Amino acid sequence: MNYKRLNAKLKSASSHGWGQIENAFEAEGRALNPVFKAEVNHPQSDYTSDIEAIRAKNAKLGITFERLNQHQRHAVFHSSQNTLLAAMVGSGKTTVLIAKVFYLHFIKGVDLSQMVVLTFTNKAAREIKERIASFLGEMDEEMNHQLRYFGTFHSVARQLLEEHPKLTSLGYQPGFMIMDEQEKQEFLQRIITQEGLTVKYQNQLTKRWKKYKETGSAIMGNMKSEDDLVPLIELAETEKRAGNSMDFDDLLTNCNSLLNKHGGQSPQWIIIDEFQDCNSVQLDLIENLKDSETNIFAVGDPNQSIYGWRGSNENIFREQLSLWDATWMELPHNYRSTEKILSAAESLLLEQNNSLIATRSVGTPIELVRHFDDQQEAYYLREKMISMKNQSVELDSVAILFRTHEQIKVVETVFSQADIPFQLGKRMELYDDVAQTFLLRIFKLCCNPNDLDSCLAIICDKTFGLLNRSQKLIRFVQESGDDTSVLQAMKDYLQNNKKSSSDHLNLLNKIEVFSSEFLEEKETNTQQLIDYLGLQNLLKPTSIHHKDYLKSVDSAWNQVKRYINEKGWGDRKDIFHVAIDQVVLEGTFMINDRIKEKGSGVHLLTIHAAKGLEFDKVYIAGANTGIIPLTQHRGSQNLKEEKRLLFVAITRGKNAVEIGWHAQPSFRNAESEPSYFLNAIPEPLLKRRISGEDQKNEKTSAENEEWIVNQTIKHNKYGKGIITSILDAELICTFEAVGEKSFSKAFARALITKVD
DNA sequence: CTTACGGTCGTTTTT
DNA sequence: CGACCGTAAG
Repeated sequence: MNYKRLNAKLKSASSHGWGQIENAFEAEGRALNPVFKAEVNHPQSDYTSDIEAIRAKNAKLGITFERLNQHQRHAVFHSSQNTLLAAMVGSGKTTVLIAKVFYLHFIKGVDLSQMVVLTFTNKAAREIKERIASFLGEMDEEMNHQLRYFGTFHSVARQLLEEHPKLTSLGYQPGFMIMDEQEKQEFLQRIITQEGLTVKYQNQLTKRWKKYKETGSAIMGNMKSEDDLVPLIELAETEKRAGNSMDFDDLLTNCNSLLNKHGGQSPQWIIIDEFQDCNSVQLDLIENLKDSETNIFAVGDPNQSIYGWRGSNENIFREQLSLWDATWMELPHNYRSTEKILSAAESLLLEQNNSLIATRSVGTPIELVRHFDDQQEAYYLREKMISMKNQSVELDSVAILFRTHEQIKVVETVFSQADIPFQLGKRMELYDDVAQTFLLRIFKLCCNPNDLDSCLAIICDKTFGLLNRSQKLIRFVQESGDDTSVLQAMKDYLQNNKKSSSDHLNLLNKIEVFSSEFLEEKETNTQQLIDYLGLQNLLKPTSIHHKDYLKSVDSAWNQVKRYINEKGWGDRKDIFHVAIDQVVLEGTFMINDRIKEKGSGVHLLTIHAAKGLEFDKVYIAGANTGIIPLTQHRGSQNLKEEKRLLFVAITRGKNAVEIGWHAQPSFRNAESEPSYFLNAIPEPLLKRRISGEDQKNEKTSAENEEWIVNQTIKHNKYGKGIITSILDAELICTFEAVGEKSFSKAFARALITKVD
C-alpha cells in the first residue's frame, strides 16, 4: 500500500482539477489490484432435453424453466457444490434464484426446510416466499413451516437462536425479545442516567459503539481521553441478558458464537441473495452454518457493491471463489436498459472484464444537462413533469435520483407548490404513529414481563402514560427482589402511588394474563382487544386524535391476527411472539403487506434507495464533482464505490437517462463541473445541453412585457386568478380556488390565458 | 458559570 | 459552513 505516494499525487493534483486526481487513484488502483479474470463456467448446452423431460412430468415446472435463457438454465441445472453467480445488472437474478429452489426441491428432492435462503431486506424475502407459495398453491401453515429458514439474515438468525438447545449458555432464555434502534437508544440512555456515567457524543452512541467494536478506540471527534463508553457497553451487555433482549447486531453475533461453540444442524443448501452486500459477520454466519456436505449458491453483482461503508467487502466474490473452491458463473444478458444506456454505464466500470450483453433496442444517448443551480434544476424538472403529465405519461414510471437526502428537499418543495404528485423512498416509520408505538410496547411486555424498558415506556409514555420517568420509579421497579417480575413490581408501585389511575393498573393486570387468556380466543376483533386492555380510556378519549388512535390499533391488530392465522404452527403464544419480533424487525405493523402497492407520482429517491428498482425514465440530479463522488470520499476504495454508485444510478433507467449538473452549485464542496466520472463515457453516448437554452430562445424581449401584474388570467385546472408578481423566470399568480401558484415564464403561455 | 476559540466531522441504510 | 466538544481565560 503506497498511500504516501498517493497522497502526494493527490496534493499536486488538487490544483489541476479532479480528472488528474482520478487518474492518480486509478493508476494506483489498477497496479494494486491487477484485473481479476475469473474462469467462467460457460453453458455448454441449452438443456433442451432436460427441460423436455421435466415438462413431460410437470408442465407448469417445465414452462418455468423453459422461460430461462441458456445462462440462467446453466446456473439452475449445473451441479457443483459451491457456486458463485455473478448476475449482471438487470439479468433476472431473482428469477434464477427461485428457479434454483424449484429445481432443488422438485427435481433433486431437497426438502424446503433443508434450504437456508438469506436476503438482506424483508421485501426481498417476501418476494421469494410469495413466488414459491404462489407456485405451490396458497401460503398456509405447512408452507410457512417449510419456509422457516427463508428470510433476512436477522430473521433466520432469530429462528436459529430460538431453536438452539444451548441458547442458555449465552445467558439468554428462549423467548428473548428484539430491540430496535430506538429502543436501544432509550435503553442506553436509561443506563447512563441511572449509573451517572459521563458519555460524550450521546446522540451518536451507535456510531461510537460500532467504532469501538471495530477499532477498539473509544475516542471520537475532539475527545482527548476516554469517557465511560466502555463501562456503558459492559453494563449494557449484562442488562440485555437480565431483560432477555437482543439488539439487531446481537442476533447475528450471538448466533455466530452459539454455532461456533456448540455447532448445530447444517442445512443441505445455503442460498444467498445480493451476496456482494455481505459483511464479515454475515459471512461468518454462512461459514458457521455450513458443514463439509453443505452446498452454496451465492448470487449477486460485484458491480453493484455500494455498501462498503456498511462493512461489505468489494472483493468478496473473488475471495470466496478460492476459499470455497467454487464455480464461477455469469448471467450476462441485461433485459432492462437500451443499448446506449448500458454501454454508457459499462464504461464506468473499472474492471472491464464484465460480460454485460444488451438485449434491447439501441435507444437514445444519455442527456447531460447543465443547470444554473439546484433551484433552477428543480424548476426545470417541474416543467418536465408538467409536460409529461399533459402527455399522460405515468409519473410512477419516472424517478429522480440524488446522492444525498439534503438534495431532495428543493425538488420536494417545488413539486409540492406545483401540485406534482411524488413519492419519497422513505417508508412509514412505526414511531410516527404514537398509538402503534404504545401498542407495540404493550405487546412486548405481554411477551416478556421482565422487559423493563417496555414497561417504563408504557407507564411513562409522553402521550398515553401516567407518570414521569423518575429515578425513584426506576429504582423501585428494578430493586424489587429477584422473584418479582418487572411487571409485578410496577403494579406494586402503582398501587402505592397517589396519582395512580385504575386504567393503567388495569392495563398491567391484563398484560399479565394476555397470553393465557386473550390469545387463546381464536376469532378476536379489534373491539374485543380494546375492551380487554381497556384502551378506550387510555387512548385519550377526549382528544381530537382519538379516532386515529383507534384506527391505528385496528390496522395493527388485523395485521398481527392475520400473521398468526397464516403462520399457525406451534403454540399461539409463541406465534404471537414471532409476530411481534417480526414487527420489530420490519419496523412496522404492516408485516403481511404484499409486494408494495404502487403509489402514484414521480419517485424521489437516493441512489442507494433506488437499488433493485427500475424506471422508464431516470433523472440523476445535481451530479457535480464533489457530490458524485462526495468530496470526503478520498481513497481509491471509496472512489471506486462512488463510481459504482453512478453505475447503479444509470442502470435504473430502461429507456431514457438524463443527468443534471449545476454551473453554480450551492452544495458545500461541490465543484462547478459535471462529475468527472462521466469523462469515462464515450462522447457519442452523451448529448450535452444547457437547460435554459430552449427557454432562452423563446424568451424574447416582447415576451417579458407580455405579462402585467394584476392582469386577470385563466388556467385550465385552477380556474380564474390574477398575476401577483413577475420574477426573472417565473410568474406568481393567485387563483380564487387554489391560492398562490408559480409558473415558469417559458411555459406560462401554454398554461395560462389572459382574460379581459 | 460564561465566553471565546480551536479542532473534528459531516453521506449513503437495513435489520 | 455549522454542530459539537474541549480547553483556557474571564
